[in-house]
Amino acid sequence: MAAFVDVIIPVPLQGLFTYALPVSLQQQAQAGCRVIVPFGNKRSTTGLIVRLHDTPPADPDVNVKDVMEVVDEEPCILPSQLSLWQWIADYYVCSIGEVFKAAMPAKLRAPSQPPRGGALMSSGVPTETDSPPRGGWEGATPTLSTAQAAALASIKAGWQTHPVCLLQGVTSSGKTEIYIHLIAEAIAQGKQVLYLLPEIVLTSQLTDRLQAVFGDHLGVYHSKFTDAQRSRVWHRQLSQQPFDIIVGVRSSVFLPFQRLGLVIVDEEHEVNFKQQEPAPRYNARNVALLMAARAKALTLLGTATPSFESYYLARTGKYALVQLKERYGKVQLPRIEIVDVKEQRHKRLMNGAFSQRLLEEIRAALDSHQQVILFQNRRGFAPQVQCHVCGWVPTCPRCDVPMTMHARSGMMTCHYCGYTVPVPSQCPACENKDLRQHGFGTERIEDDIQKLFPEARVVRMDLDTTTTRQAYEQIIHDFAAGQTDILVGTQMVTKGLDFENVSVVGILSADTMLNQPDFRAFERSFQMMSQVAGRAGRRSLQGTVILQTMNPQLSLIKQVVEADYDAAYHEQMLERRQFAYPPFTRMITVYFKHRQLATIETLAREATIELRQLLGTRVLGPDEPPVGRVQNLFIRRVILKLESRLPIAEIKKQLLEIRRKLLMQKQYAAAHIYFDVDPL
DNA sequence: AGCACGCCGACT
DNA sequence: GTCGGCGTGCTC
Repeated sequence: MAAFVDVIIPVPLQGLFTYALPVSLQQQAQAGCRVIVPFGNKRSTTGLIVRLHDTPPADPDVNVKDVMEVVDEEPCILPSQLSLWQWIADYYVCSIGEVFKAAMPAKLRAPSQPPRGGALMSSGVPTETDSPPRGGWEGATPTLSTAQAAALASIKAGWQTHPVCLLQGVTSSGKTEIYIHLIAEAIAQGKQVLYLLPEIVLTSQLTDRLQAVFGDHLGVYHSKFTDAQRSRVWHRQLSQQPFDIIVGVRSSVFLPFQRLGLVIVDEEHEVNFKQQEPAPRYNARNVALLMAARAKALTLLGTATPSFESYYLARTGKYALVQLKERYGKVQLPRIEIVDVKEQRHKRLMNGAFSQRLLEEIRAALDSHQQVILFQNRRGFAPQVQCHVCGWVPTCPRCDVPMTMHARSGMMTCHYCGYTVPVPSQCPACENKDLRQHGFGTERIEDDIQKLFPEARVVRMDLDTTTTRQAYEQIIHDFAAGQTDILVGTQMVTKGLDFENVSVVGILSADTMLNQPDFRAFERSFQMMSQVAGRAGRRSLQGTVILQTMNPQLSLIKQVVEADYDAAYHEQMLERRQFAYPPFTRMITVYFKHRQLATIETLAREATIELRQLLGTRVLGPDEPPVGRVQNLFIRRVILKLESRLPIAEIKKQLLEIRRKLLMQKQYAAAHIYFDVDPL
């Protein structure tokens, strides 16, 4: 009988915590069971048992406390999940407690009244009548076109030699139908399927379609679901009748899978798969790949515009590669027309953010009852306000950024921390009333286009108009149903949505994307422009894209126009190789944050010296990120570029050691230091 | 990350 | 005289 248990506690501290197991609980305790324990000043915290043993902690200073209660009769996670958590903590250099926090629905982590004998295995089994009929499902799988059938066959052939297949299918080529066939086959073989999608693409349009085929076999896991709903899916996955397919967002990689056989990552290039804040800063695509490898499951990565990393792995033989170049129903790819904004502005032909060509195309589309999408990658009305007399610019008091003016709410908002104040009526510096708005956000585009086409039904889709999932679905629904003529939006309008009747897409400014100070700006711009362009085109008619830019000479623009993914890829790979960027190296960004500017500067400098001792010239920086202060914390960062041949796991351990030593110093005790592995 | 303990300012 | 600001110290 084990006297001690090692427990995961949901805090950002390295390591596990050892508790004594009272004799009365020894019967019930198992690895994977939740426990209630005292921790720090808190009378009780929910932790999770990792192992049972008989060895008291080596450190004589630790005051071993007793487990108060074992919550579960049976483990509430599978051994495979526990080892995945450990892998994530090690790989992304965070604590396993942080992984625990991200992985489990909060309700499971904090049982409101610890249920008496309420084990998940028993309480989780549906009586949550709704157990799925085995063997068959409601709908038929869709009929595939010749091109789709060929792609399906190639994917299966690819899997003969490679467990991972990258499917590059142009927009509207009908990848979903292919997925449905693969899912059906996996289920028929008694396997479970994880179908991973970026949040924004997981609409009821899609789930309805899947539900029509798979009915009760399908579970949906969405971050906008309530905690109770997510807990229910978790329970169900542990039960004897788990869902055969989970369609879900990033965090669904944390669900229990008992017999995973297939993983589909749709829109695999999406940056949204990477969690930015808080830790664990994991990439769900990569975690899914690892899960699949461990479960000996097959993986399909699907997208029209593969991430350059994935494409590199496919081209170098790590993944099978299947390309689907034909759009479903033989719809033609859109014709892309460049507008030189600088030249047009010089000739005084720009009407605000709109060129004459774009306005002509919108007019023509409206006249023939077709729809228009306008893409502008900035929300709000104007990204900057400035006093025309003294040059004063309203900036966020907590972050080093100008605040964006939102006309609807009459507020200035910081897009980094959410700080909001009313739009000033006069300049606080010189009391002048001549405050001018610079630049165009989606609100302003919406207003201006409405003025130019008063009869058109204009709707805006951005973070501000889609605060609820319902609002988002409504906008999509109305546009799909033809109740909206012009859809104005941010990146949201570029994501995997297929609309039948869109003949014109306007990219109002390619330049905001191109000018990001980031080695991935080129890749992201290509992806975003190609994706939004792909929204144009309908059955019998070729769509038109008007691409407005101040840099029409860039090779990237030509590559977008010609839909030449390979050219963009090869050009960028030359640069990545030359400057030792991924996929030729692995990157880790180290962040330093502190309230005081002087402290952060010395800390970053001192840390860099330490890091150079370990890694030499692979250490870049320290530098100030584009936004050097957020929420009153000054930020510095250091970038590590590591060749893949280096012992990266060992280096990560030493990074933790360097952090530990720095934070031990009194002057840095209040600093935050964290790592972003494989940053996007 | 929480959370408590602890030592200095403007409120009843 | 006290509520409360956030520095700092600790968590099996």
